[in-house]
Amino acid sequence: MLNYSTSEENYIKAIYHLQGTEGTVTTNELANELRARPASITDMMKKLKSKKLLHYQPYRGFHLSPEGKKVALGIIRRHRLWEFFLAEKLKFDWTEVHDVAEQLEHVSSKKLTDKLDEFLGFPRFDPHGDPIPDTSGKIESSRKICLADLPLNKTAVVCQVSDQSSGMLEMLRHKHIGIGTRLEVKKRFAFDHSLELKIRQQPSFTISQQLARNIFVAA
Amino acid sequence: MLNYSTSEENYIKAIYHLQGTEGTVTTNELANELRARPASITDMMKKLKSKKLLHYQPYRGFHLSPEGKKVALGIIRRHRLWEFFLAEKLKFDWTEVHDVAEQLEHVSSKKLTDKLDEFLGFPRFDPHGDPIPDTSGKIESSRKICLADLPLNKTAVVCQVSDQSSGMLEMLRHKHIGIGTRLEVKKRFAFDHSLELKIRQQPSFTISQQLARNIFVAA
DNA sequence: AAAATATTTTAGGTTTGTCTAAAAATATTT
DNA sequence: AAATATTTTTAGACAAACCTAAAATATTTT
Repeated sequence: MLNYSTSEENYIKAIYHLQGTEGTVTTNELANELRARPASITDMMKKLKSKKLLHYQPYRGFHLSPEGKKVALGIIRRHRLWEFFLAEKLKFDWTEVHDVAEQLEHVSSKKLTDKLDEFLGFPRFDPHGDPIPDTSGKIESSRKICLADLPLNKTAVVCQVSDQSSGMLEMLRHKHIGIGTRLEVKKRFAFDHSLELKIRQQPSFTISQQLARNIFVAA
Repeated sequence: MLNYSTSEENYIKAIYHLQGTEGTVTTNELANELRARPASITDMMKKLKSKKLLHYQPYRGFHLSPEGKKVALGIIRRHRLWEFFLAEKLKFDWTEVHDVAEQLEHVSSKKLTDKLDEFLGFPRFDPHGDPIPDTSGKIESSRKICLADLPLNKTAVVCQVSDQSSGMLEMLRHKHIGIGTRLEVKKRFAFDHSLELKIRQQPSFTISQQLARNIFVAA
């Protein structure tokens, strides 16, 4: 496996996240994600195409090649292992591991990554509930669902929070919802689609549909 | 404390190591250390001077300012903490921690560094026996001496190996000398300045002056 | 102290990754 | 389907960090 620059890695990672299962990504989408200008995206797409990491036809968008996906999964593996390390070993709050992991993920040493994995006990999910790819790039397809879609009275565990704005995090803290919180939906109000939740023995309370749409649970 | 690029940090660190206590470093010395051309050194010296990290008069050499030294000690702190982490927690051999630490040291997050320090139990020396600066940049002046200068029959512990070429490391392995090895000098031969060493109860053996000059011990 | 040698700096060029502004291609509206 | 709007690409520039070759300065030798 060759080595790629920090910039190249950031582009690859962003495309991976944007393209989903089988989608194609556009120049503007990626420019927006990376907070760069469209012209910069085009430049980099030409380079990554020449390295055979993605398929790209001018004006037609792009998506990762199998090789590009492998590279992306390597980056994501490092990112999530470091996030786990920061939260588990260094006692960072799970809301603040992301930025540091963003830097650590670019340290390229297969031996480091694999030894870190071993040291951490081969964790399968990072502190946000996202699955960690293994050495070969295999990733667990977590059957996580959106809290908004959880059937009534079915207990589930919060495993991911997609919006990580400070407003969102403040709200979660206030409601005592975090990764790992076990809860169930007691009622759905047709009027505004808000949900009544229950956490353990505590009195139930209501959250908005907007909030529920950003919380994911493992059933 | 501002942030510096990886390149800038590498220059600062190299100057710190070359200048010793109060010396001045020349363009060629630094070019040789960093395996770069002299013209590149001059470019960077102008930049670092404009950032007030060093004193520099054209043709007269340069040395770090107090601010530059503080930056250097920060880098060295990170480098040595990561080396300790790699050896102690991830079970890297102490001969192979350097290159990976060289990458990790450039991850700039005060919180990460200080939490790592705490996690490791505030270690005072890295796996090569070099002292680790504390948060404020204070560094323990280890009273280490060269094995070539150790008085006869005085027990000491190997704490540093300055030449880390593979030839050197192979030789150390063969002679069963490593960081932490307790030994004493039984005899000095005037003819070639070779030393007769004794490790614990084992039969004594001889090493060359050249080798002894690259081994440091804490008395 | 003048000549010869060695070191250091300057001048100008390259690559990577970014940018702006203009041109080209595509998509949408009327 | 023509006009308009949007998206994407091209062209050309810039900063960082490196390079080579030539010029300037310092040091050493004779």
